[in-house]
Amino acid sequence: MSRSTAQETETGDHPRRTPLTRERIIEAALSVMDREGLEAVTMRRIGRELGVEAMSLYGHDANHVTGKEDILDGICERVMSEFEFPEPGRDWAETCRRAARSWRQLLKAHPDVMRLFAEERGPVRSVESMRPMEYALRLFREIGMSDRDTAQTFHAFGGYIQGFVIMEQGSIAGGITEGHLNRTKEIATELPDEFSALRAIHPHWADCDPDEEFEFGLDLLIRGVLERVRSETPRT
Amino acid sequence: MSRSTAQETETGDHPRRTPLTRERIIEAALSVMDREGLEAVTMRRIGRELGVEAMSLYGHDANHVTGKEDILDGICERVMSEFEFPEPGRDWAETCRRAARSWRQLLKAHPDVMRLFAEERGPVRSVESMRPMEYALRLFREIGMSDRDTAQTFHAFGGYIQGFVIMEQGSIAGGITEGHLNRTKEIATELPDEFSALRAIHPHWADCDPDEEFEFGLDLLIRGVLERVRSETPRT
DNA sequence: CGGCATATGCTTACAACGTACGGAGTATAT
DNA sequence: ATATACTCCGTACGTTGTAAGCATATGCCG
Repeated sequence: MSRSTAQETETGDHPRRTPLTRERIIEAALSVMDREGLEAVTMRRIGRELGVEAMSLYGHDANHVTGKEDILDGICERVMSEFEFPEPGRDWAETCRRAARSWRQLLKAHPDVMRLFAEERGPVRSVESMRPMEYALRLFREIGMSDRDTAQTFHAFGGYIQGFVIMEQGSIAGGITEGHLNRTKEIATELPDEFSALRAIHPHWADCDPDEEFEFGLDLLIRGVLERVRSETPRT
Repeated sequence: MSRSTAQETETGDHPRRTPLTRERIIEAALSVMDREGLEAVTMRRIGRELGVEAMSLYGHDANHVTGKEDILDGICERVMSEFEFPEPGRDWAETCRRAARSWRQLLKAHPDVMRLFAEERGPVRSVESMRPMEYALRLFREIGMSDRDTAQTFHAFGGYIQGFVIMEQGSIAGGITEGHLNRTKEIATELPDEFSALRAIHPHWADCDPDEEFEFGLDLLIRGVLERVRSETPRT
């Protein structure tokens, strides 16, 4: 007797559950990562999330994953697909800023994805993941940059944004995490005199808005780009 | 009968070995990481490196480590201590570039340290590790920036450099690793028409010198900084 | 010299991890 | 009815970090 095809775990013999899907697996994994951190993402934990044993996740068809690596790759791709494309406005700099914010927002929404990116699995793995890249490249070309400069500028912006987010949430070299801030504060107050600059600047890290900091660096880059474009196309 | 106090493993009963040191442990761990990658850094592997069992590394005194976390923190600190401070020259921009290159060099010399940084353990953990920070802050103040702008500029540069290195060696969003380049090349050639920009720009990633790319972004930032300083101190 | 106290390293053991392998249950095709 | 395929689970192995306890070597006291 088949009970109602419920998708919840039933105690019956072999209750029909909604079958596994690669998408569902990766969704569950991402959910676990966002809520409990990257180290909580284990095969057993993902299985539990889906009401299934760890080994049920394996399989070489399109409805399963080939292993944990595959899941982590899938998470990266899945996250990339969330990128929101700002529609181009008339102010180039503002569009550029919006795109940068969008990318940062993405990285912040799934804090641990940067750690995955820092390993091996770049977004350059599926065609779909390249769409944001294409968008950004077009943006830079739009103001008359050469292909070569476009390529370089793309890396400059990409580097900045990703690096900033790492510092922001990670703690790198003057990061602005709470824990580190406190630790830094402790240290800062009882710092040898040779660290006068650090001591003077420290308060500005304490109460500064990360968004504001992000905009600042972004502004530096945009200023640099515009100045460069201007200087390379002398208007006779 | 005590044999010669050799530091190599002897087959005798309890050959006197050079005793363990926190420094030696971390040195060994770093060495393993540089040669075989972060995932090879296990307690057993480190022990083997020192001719010792894994558990011999543990201990709460200053000659041992409290666990793996401690080792990883130690690696970060150890790497930070390698930073080379360029002596200030008369050209500010050049000094700035040299410092940036120095920092990038450091990250490139120990490729996996970025992944450690991306976790929790920032360099802000020991006083010694803050010296490069102090150096950079002074550099920015030197050209007349306010404390607030100095703080923000520091994060902008730090973010850029670290982000760039991640992209450079990691593969992020158009990274320039060989593996990814090939994969990208495959994809790039048979890319839908909607990716025209990507297809046009791709060759420039293929044969571009990473050093050159780094300098490009660095130049953008420095241009931005100088322009900003200029615009904020109008010379009446 | 003997007798500790301390430091140092080894042995064993355990829980948690990724996953290879084999098998059970159900659905679909013939 | 029989065969085939698909989905999922149970068990087991090797590897990880590390807690606990033991063995040995060294330094200090008399």
